[in-house]
This record gives sequence, C-alpha cells and structure tokens, in this order.
Amino acid sequence: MTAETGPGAVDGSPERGVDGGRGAGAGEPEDAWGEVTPDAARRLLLAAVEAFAERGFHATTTRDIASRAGMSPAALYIHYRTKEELLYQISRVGHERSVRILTEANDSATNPADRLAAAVHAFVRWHAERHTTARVVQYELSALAEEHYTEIVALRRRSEEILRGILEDGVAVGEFTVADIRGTALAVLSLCIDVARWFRSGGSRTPEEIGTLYADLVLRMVGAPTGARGEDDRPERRGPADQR
Amino acid sequence: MTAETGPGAVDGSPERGVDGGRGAGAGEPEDAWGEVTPDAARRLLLAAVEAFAERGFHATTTRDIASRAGMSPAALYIHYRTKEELLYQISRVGHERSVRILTEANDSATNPADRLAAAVHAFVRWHAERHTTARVVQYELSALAEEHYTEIVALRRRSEEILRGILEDGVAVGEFTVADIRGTALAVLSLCIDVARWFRSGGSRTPEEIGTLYADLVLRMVGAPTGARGEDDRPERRGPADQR
DNA sequence: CCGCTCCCTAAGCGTTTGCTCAGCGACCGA
DNA sequence: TCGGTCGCTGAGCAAACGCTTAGGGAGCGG
Repeated sequence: MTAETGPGAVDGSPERGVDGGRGAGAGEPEDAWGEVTPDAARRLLLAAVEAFAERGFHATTTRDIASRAGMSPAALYIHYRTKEELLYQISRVGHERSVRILTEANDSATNPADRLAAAVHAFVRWHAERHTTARVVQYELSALAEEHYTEIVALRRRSEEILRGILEDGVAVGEFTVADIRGTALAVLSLCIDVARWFRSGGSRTPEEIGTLYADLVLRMVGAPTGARGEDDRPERRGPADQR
Repeated sequence: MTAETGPGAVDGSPERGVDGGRGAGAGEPEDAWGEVTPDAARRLLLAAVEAFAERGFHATTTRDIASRAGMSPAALYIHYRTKEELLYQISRVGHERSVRILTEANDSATNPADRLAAAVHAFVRWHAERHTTARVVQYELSALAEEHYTEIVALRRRSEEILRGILEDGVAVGEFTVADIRGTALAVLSLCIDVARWFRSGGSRTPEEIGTLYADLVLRMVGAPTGARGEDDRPERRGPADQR
C-alpha cells in the first residue's frame, strides 16, 4: 500500500525504465534517469547518485539524500522501501546501460579491431561522462543485498563475455596477438571501469578524448596494427552530450 | 597521556614502521605490519585491514575491529585515537610501500623498457599479493580526514611522477611511441591499481603470473617491442626481471 | 459543496554508532 | 612486601542512524 516496489517506471517491464526505447536518434534527455515517472522519485534518485558518489553508500544518510532532493526524510520511503533499494535501482539501470553500450558497439562493425575500438571508446566515454553515476555503479556493489548482488553480478558477467568474445574473434582471424585471452579481457575491462574512479569534470581531457586514447591503448594491448585505423570512429554519431 | 600519536613504531621515524630495512633477502615476515611494536596494536591494525577491505571503512564498526583482534571495544582507543587514525596508518604505510616499490624498480635498470616492465611487474604483484591491504589503501581514501588526505595525495603524486618519468625517458630515447604521455601514465597506473579491486586469492592466476601478464600488456601500450613473446624481433633483450 | 486520493511533513521510535571512564589484575623495580 | 605503571575491560553516554506513524493540504471527480 505504501510503496510496493518503488517507482513504477523503473520497476516496470524490463525495457521501460530509464532509457526508453533505444532513443539514440535525436535529442534524448541529457541526464539518464530522465524518464523515472514520479518526478519526486527521479529527484531522489539523482540526489542519491550524487551523495553515494561523493561519500559512499554507507556514509550517506537518508536525511542527506532527502534534503538534497528538497524533501523531508520521510518522503524517501514513499518512493523507495529502503536506502538499499535506491542503490539497487541505480546499480541495475547503470549495469543494463553498460551491457547495452558494449552490445551496440559489438554489433556496429564486423572486424574485431573496429568492434574492440568502438566498444572501448563508448564504454570509456560513458564512464567519464557519467562518472558520478559510474562511480556508484562500479564501486558500491558490495553494499547491495545478497539477492540484488547476485543479479548484478550476472549482468557484469555479460559485459565480460562480450569483451572476451571480441578478443577470441580477433585472435581467430589473426588480427590480434593475445596469449591469455581471459586475463587480457579482464584487464581491458578493468582499465575502462577505473576511469570512473579518477576522472574529474574540470580536467584537461574531455570524455571523447579519453575514449579515443583508451581505444588506441587497448588496440595496442591486443597486438592489433594501430597505425592503420586513422579516424574511423563513427559507429554511431552522437549529439553534443557534454553536459549532464 | 592516554594515546598521543598512536603506536610508537608506526609513527616513529619515517623509515621505521613496517618494512624494516629492505629485507628483500630471505624469510621476511609474510604479512606486512610485521614490526608494529605493541603486539596488540599490530593485531588491531591487521583486524582493521581485514574489516575495511571486506565491508568498507564506514560500514566497519569499532566493535567489529576490536572483536576480530580478540579485545574489547575500549582497547582500540588505547592504541589509536580514532577509527580514522587506523585507516590513516594503513593508508600511509601502504602508500609509502607503493612509492618504494616503484622507486626500486625504477633504479633496477637503465633502459626505460626494463624499468617500466620491472615497475609494473612489482607494483601489480604487490596489489595482487596484498590485495586486502591494497584495497583499503586504494579505495578508502575519501574517508580520510582532510589533513591526512592531502598528505596521502602527495604520496600518490610521487608514484605518478615516477611512472611518467619512465615514459618520458622511453620516448626521449626512442624506445616508446606514446602520443599522450601524461594520459598514458595515468592509464597504466590505473590499470595496476585496479588489480586490487578484482583479484581474489582462490583464482586461477598467481600474483606473479598477473605481474608478468601486465608488464607485457603495458610494454605494448607504450609501443615498446616485446622481447619475450612470439616471433617479435629483439632490439635489446630484457634481463630476468622476474624476481621481485 | 463533499469526500477521496495522492504526496508530503513533523515528530519520534528503537537501535547502533564512535568514543569515554572508572577500575582491576599482572608485572616490576626497589 | 609494596607502590606504580601498563594494558585492558564492563558499563555506558550522547549523538546519529534507518525507518515508521499520524496527520495535513492540494487537487479533482461528482
């Protein structure tokens, strides 16, 4: 009666929630969480992301989240059953987004080198652009409840499999030279994820630039000929998504 | 009176504390913190490392730390003034160790490729071998008090400078091909550090193996010819920089 | 106008938190 | 034998925590 499963839009059918239907076309909402239905629930989610990223889940109080959203502490519990559910929604949506980014990049080309470059570029760019969200998504997993944790871990395994698949294909067709495919895939993923830890908005590099740098570094890591691909970075063009 | 600055051995002269005098020779104590003087203080430090690594600083209670060390909650405050001071000691000793590992590796050879390989190998190996400690050292910084935080950040900058220095030398003598030295140095450091996040003791790879893998990956990232693998030509063969 | 629903708040619940303090037993030089 | 120090404990304090509950006011169909 009070709050059965949190906000309807986020907890609804698997494809509803934040990122509508592959709206990559034109002006999609700048910040994620753009379509969480009760407006107050969206503000609370956004406030929680900021607070969790800044101080960590355990150091964040429900009073802090509520006041950032301009509400009383009790208002939180109208939209979410617990503080942990807030983290779970953030984590779930973020991981689904990660998997989708990798999947789309993987489908954007046929030869492994282009697929790998596109995947790393898009993945790294997301971690830099949305580093606040990504920090929570990637580094607060251990605060999830047991059931939620296992669900999220399954999504993470999907990401790892996609990346490993690209490396396997690349080795198979002779584009890559990799001795330890599984270890290298893990290292690449780790390299990309850690961007969320150190990236700051005021820095000298844009997310786009870091994406390009990292795509090049990773191609070198797998022994792909690097000089060949000059400016082939248009698997999907995007708007000027530079601000939140 | 009660506890002025914590345990004397840790807070003593800069070179005392945990890792005595370059005991690289034979059977040095397996765990770090081997020489923290009051035995109870060492047990508390060890307990804190475990607890912080497992649940994070904020989710760890002083009662949990004390009970892991087999003591009452009050005993903690005989050796440390606050819970944060425990974290500070762990962080400081860990970062000093990091800088020393990088410094020694940097001095272990003359040509940049060997220096880079040795640095990455040793740094990664430490993060895997002592992943419990390293996890606290690398991922709980934000819980430090302001004054302690700035002190630690200075140590981290030292690490970054050492690595950037190697890359600059390598580019200068033509061993490396790196467009963005600063960005690449950051990426390499990030790659190594993140080992502490995902490494588990039961895994299929030993710290030694991961160190070797990562040294190879990083040499590729900087465009250095990798001597060991495959049929690549050999400009200068690398010494046996495998041991430590 | 009524009466219902939906959001929201003020107040506060029971618990846990970091930390304190009086005191006690073991040890030790005299 | 004795007084003093050291390391530690049992009990507990004030504050902060996650979360609950009773109730109020704006909007709206009738």
